[in-house]
Parts: sequence; structure tokens; C-alpha cells
Amino acid sequence: MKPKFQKPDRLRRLREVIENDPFITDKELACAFGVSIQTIRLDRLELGIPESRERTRRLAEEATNKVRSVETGEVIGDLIHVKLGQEGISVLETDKDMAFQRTSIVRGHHIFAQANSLAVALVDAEIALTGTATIKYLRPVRAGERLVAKAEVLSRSGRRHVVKVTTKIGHDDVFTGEFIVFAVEEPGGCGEDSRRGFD
Amino acid sequence: MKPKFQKPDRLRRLREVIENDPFITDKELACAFGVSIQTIRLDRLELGIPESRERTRRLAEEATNKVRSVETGEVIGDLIHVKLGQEGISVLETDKDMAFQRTSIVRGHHIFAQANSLAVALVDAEIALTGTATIKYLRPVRAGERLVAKAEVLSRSGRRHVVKVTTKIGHDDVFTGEFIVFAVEEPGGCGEDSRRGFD
DNA sequence: CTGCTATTAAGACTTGGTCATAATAGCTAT
DNA sequence: ATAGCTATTATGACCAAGTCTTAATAGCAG
Repeated sequence: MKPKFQKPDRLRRLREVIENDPFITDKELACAFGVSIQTIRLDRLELGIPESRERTRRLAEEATNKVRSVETGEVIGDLIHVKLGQEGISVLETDKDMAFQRTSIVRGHHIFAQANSLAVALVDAEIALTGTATIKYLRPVRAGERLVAKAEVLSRSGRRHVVKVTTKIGHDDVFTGEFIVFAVEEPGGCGEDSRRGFD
Repeated sequence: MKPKFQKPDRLRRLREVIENDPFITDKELACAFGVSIQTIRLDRLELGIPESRERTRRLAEEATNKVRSVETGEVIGDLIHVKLGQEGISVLETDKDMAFQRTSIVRGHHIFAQANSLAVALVDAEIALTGTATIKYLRPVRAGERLVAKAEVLSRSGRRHVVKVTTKIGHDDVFTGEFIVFAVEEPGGCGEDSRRGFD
């Protein structure tokens, strides 16, 4: 009972192929696997894989959401609590997309980004820019761990703010940083609405 | 010659509506605008807007590319030159997606990410992790500017590497940082292939 | 009334499928 | 071997969301 390419084998491969080329059509798949279109359709049915247009649509939907959440959000992570000019807490759920595939260790700049944007968000000014930062990574973060960053404004003289950020996973410190953040005036002065500015 | 909703008006609105709901079909549009499907099709033709499936496909394609380039690339920016354990140069083209909309100033963590990943890439080890970093933002970066980061390994004792990174736009220094990067052993020891590890 | 634009309609064809119903091949267990 | 099983392929009807072509109609302007 061994034709050449057995069914379970084909199913596994099929799943993989579709996984990393969701745009592929049944016809192309049939051709690639040397079977009929109907077989491919039955296989998809069995695997619960939707048709190519549906796959494309989902990808597009998901991706637009992702882009929105990554790029439109002014702060990296969720702002849980803020006392402007004083303190704040932000939570960031890490996932494997933030990590190196090989090690599942979260890339440093994500941890930095959370802390930095929190520090900047605390400064009560039209625009705030990070000037200097001294940071320490205390232990590696694995994908899936929840980062809780607490920030505190240590001192302020004029437009210069010193913000201390400590990021924890549970009770474990994983990161600390001291950010010198400067408040800046509105630049052109032609802003139509005047919400707070970050970084 | 004023029916109620004039053509040029409808065209403008049509463009907008499709813009922020690319999944919408001609039928839905026809219904929403109170005209026939054919009218919508002619309008799209005139505006050079492709059909809904095509729009969806493009969105998905673009988005997967973006996700890939942001999340799968091991190094942020393009590695122009590397002498492992010694020095390296990376180039990062900034765009408005990296900046705050209001100010067009590039978010600090992108600049940090480029420098950090370059520093880590220079360390010749299976896995390398940033321990400490002291960084300075010297001037704001505007969306569209090209960041050139140069890194140099200043010293090394055992697994501890001190890497100095300077990022410029043209001849202008915009960022400097000193990264303490640690080389680490393979963790589980069950890696099937052994390419270099970053960060 | 003629000409113009805008709109709508009608018909044939395309892609990439779904769904239902068969027919066929190859093995297997009784 | 023969009935039974799974896997595969085929066939035909149908759908959504279009395309492209040709044509009819409405409303107004000169």
C-alpha cells in the first residue's frame, strides 16, 4: 500500500505549503502534488483549510490590525495607570513575533521600546524627546512572558526630566533604565489640535 | 444640473470609503451610494481602483512583506559591512511608519534597535545578549532620513564585549551608544543547525 | 431636434471556488 | 473471488465578484 506519496504525508506537506504561501490556488497545488484538483479540495476539507480567497482575506484583515496596533499606538504596551509628571505603569504581552525564532528570547529593543515610550508618556508636554538613557538588561525574556514596566519621575529641572523605569516579570526584575527626557515646545506652531506629544 | 449627489462628489467619497474599507464590494457600494452596480464599476474604472479581491490581495501581500521585514529579519537595518568581532556598518532608511504622525520625528526605539542589533551582530558567538547600554540621542531624526550606524568592538574580556555605536545622518551625529554584549553558550543544546545567534 | 454626459441594463465570459453525486482503482479481510 | 473499504478522479450545477462589450434611456444645453 505505498503508491509513492501517501495521503497522510501529502496532508502534512499540503499544510506546510499553504502555510508559507497562502496565496496559492487549488489548481497550482494540484499541479505541484501531481494529483487532481478534487483531491486537493478534499484534503483541504479534511484539514479545515479555507479557500485561497478566504485565506488572503484573513491575512489582509489580520495584518491591517497588526499594523494599526504597532504603528498607530503612541505607546508601546498598554498604559494601565498614569499620573502625568509622576508615575505610570504599562503592560506588554510578548509573543514569538518579538523574539528570535531560534531561541525564543525577546529582542531587546521591544523591552527598551516599552520602557522608553512609558518614560516619555509621563512627561507632561506637547512634545517630549529622549536625550540620554542608561539601561540594563537583567535577565533574558522569553516569548509569552508579560512585561510590567513601572516608571517614576525622579527629578525635574526645567524641561529636563529624569525618569526611572523598572520592568518586571512577576517579581523578577528583567530590565531597568534611567531616561533623561526633554520637554520641547511646539515646533512649527501650526498644529490644528493640541493633544499631548510623545517622544 | 444638480440631482442631489453629483458625480465628482461621489467619486471623491467613493475613493475615501474604499480607502478605509478596502474589503467592501461593488454591490455594497452601489447600495450605499444609491446607484447601480455598473455606475460603481465605471467610477472605479475612472479612478483606477481595482476590484475588491485585488485590493484584498495587495493588502495581504504588502502586510506580509512588512511583517517579514520587521519581525523576521535578524538585524534591524541593512548590514553593509561586517568584520566579525571588530566592526560593522548598517543602514536604515526611516519612513513615516517609524515616526510619530504629529511630528514626523522617528521613534527612539527604532534608532536604538538598529544600533543594538548591529552591536549584537558583531559578536562572534552562538547567542549574544545585550547586558547594559548607555545611549544618547543627539538630535531628533525625521522620517525619511537615512541612518548610518557604525559599530566598533572596543574591548573584549572573555564573553564580555564592549561595543561602541555611532549613528549619523550624513555628517551629523544623531545617536551614540555603548553596549555591553555577552556571548552565551547554546542553551538546550538540541539545536539542529548552528547558525550564528543574535542578541 | 441634435448632441452630450451620466446612468442603467443585458449578455457573455472568467476565476476560484462549493456542493452533491458518481465512477473507478487498489487493496484487504472473510 | 468477491464484497467492502479508502483514496482518487470526474462531472455537472451553482455562486460571488468581478471583467468586457454593446446598447438603451434620461436629462439637459445649445
